[in-house]
Amino acid sequence: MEATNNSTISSIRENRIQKLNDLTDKGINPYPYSYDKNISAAELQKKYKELAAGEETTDTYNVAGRVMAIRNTGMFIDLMDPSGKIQIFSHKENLEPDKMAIIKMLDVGDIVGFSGDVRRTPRGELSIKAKDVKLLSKSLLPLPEKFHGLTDVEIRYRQRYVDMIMNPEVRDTFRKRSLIIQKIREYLCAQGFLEVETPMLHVQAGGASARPFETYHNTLDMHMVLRIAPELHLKRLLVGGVSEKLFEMNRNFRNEGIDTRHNPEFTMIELYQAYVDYNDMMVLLENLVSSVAQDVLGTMVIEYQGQKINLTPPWDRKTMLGAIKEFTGIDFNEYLTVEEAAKQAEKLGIEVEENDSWGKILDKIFEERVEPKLVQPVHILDYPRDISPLAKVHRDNPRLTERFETRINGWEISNAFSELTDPIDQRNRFEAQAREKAMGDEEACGIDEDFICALEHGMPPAGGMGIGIDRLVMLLTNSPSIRDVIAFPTMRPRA
RNA sequence: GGGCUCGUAGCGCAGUUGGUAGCGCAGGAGACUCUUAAUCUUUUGGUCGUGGGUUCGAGUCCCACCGGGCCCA
Repeated sequence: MEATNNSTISSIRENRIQKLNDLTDKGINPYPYSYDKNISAAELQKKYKELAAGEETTDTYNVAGRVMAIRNTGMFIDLMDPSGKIQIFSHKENLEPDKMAIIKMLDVGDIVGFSGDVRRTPRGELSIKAKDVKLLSKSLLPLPEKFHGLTDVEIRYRQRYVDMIMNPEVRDTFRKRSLIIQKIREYLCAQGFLEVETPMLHVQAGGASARPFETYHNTLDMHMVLRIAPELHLKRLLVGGVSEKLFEMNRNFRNEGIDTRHNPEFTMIELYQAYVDYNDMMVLLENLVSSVAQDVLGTMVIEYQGQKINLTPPWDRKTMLGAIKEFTGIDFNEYLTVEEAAKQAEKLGIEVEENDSWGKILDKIFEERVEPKLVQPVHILDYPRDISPLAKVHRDNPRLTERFETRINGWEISNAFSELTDPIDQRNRFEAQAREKAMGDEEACGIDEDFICALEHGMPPAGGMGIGIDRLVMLLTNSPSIRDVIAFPTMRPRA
C-alpha cells in the first residue's frame, strides 16, 4: 500500500527517516532485537495502587510499549502496552545527556523501553522515573488524532492495526474472542471430545446449502472448492471410530453476500457425539454457551444492544410448526400439500417461488414472521424433511426430521440433528437435492458417493451440531456487526 | 439486486445563496518545564473519492463510476 502519496504524510515520514539516520550515526539500532521487559503497565498499576501522590520508591522496573502522548517536551510520556498505560517521567537529573537526547527524538507511535524507579507524581499519576531508555521500534507514520481517535469504519477495517492501537475496546473484543474460543475448546476437551482437522479443499461442496468458492489444483489438474462445511468429513471420522466424541473448530467459506451477520469466511464449530440424539445436543449447547458466558463475562445474563438476554439453562423449546402457529395462527399440520401451504403463505403476504417445497415455504414463513420475534434463547425443533437432507427422519412424524436450530436474538446460533446414518435414505435425500440443483437451486448439494460409501460401512447413531462462533462472539462482546469480531473482514480492494 | 446515506489535510470535523477552502489535533520552529486532550507563540500541509455535465465561475447543482455504511430481498 502506498501510504505516502501526499505531502503531509511524506514530510512527517521524511522527518522521521532523518531521525533514523541520526540514530544510526550515533550507533543506535532503531530496530533492535529484544528488550528485557519485566512488568506490564497493568501489573505496575495494581502493585502500586496504594502508593500516595508524591511518594517515591527505589523499586526499579523495565517497562515497554507504544508512546501514545508526549507532554512537556518529553518530560511526560504515556506508554501503552496491551494491559494498559504507564506514565514515564524523564528528567535530566536522572538521565545521561545522550539518553535525554534519545527521548527528545521520540515520536508518538514509537515503541520504547524505559528503565527506572516507580513513583507517583504530586498530581497522582503513577510513573516510571526513567534512568534509561531504549528505542525498540521507530514509527514512520503518524497515528490518528489522540482525542477523537479513529472512527472512520472503512479505515478501521482496512487498517485494523491502527484501529486496535487507537481503540482499546477493539483490542478487548479480540481478546474476548480468543478467550471464548479457548473456553469452548477447554469445555469440549474436558467432556472427552477430540479436536480434529478435516480438509478445507473439497472436490465437491457439501454439508450445507451454500454456493462455494471455486479454485483449481494445478498438479492434479482438478477443479476444487473451499469447504462450506466440514460435516461430511467429520462423519467419516465417526465411521472410522477415531473417537466417539469429536469436533472441529475452524473456517468455512460461503460465496454469498456480506452484511452485518455474514462474512464470506467465518468460524464454525462442528461437533459429533456417537450414541446420542438431538435432545442431548440441546443440553450440550445450553451448558456450553452458558458456561462460556459465565467464564468470560462472569454472568449468564448478557446485554446485547440494550436487550437483556438470559443464557441460563434450560432454554425454551418450540417446534417449528408450533412456533409458526403461535405467531401466525396457522397450523400447517392442516396444510400438508405444497399447494395448500403456498396458499397460506400468500395469505400472509409471503412470496412463494415456483419450485419451493413444503419445507421451504415453512422456512420462509418462519424467517419472516417468527425469527424477528425471538430474542431469548430458544431451540426450534423438527424441521421439514425436504430442507434437512442430513438429518434423521423424526421418529414420530415422517414429514419432519430430528433437527433443531437454536435462535438467540433471532439469529441462528446452532443447527443440530440426530444425524442421518441410513445410507439408503441418505442417497435418496441427496438425489432429491440433485433434482433441486438441476431445477436451478444453486445452493443445493450434490451426491457425495464416497460419503455414502462411508455410511454403508456403518456409522454409529450420533448427535451432531454446528455452532456459529462469530455470532456467539458478537453476542458475548455486544458487537453490532460481524466485522467487529473478525479482525480482517473481507473487503473490496481500494480503487 | 433494491432503497437510504457517507467520501473535504495523516486523524476528527466546518464549509452559508454557486464566487478557486477553514478549525482542532498531529507535523515543523521556538518558549515553558511535575504534565496528563499540558500550555503559549509561530508555521508547513489540499487533484474537496474519480470522470463528465450545467455555469462567466462548482467542495456546493446534475449524471455516471469507484469505495464505505445502514436497511431490505
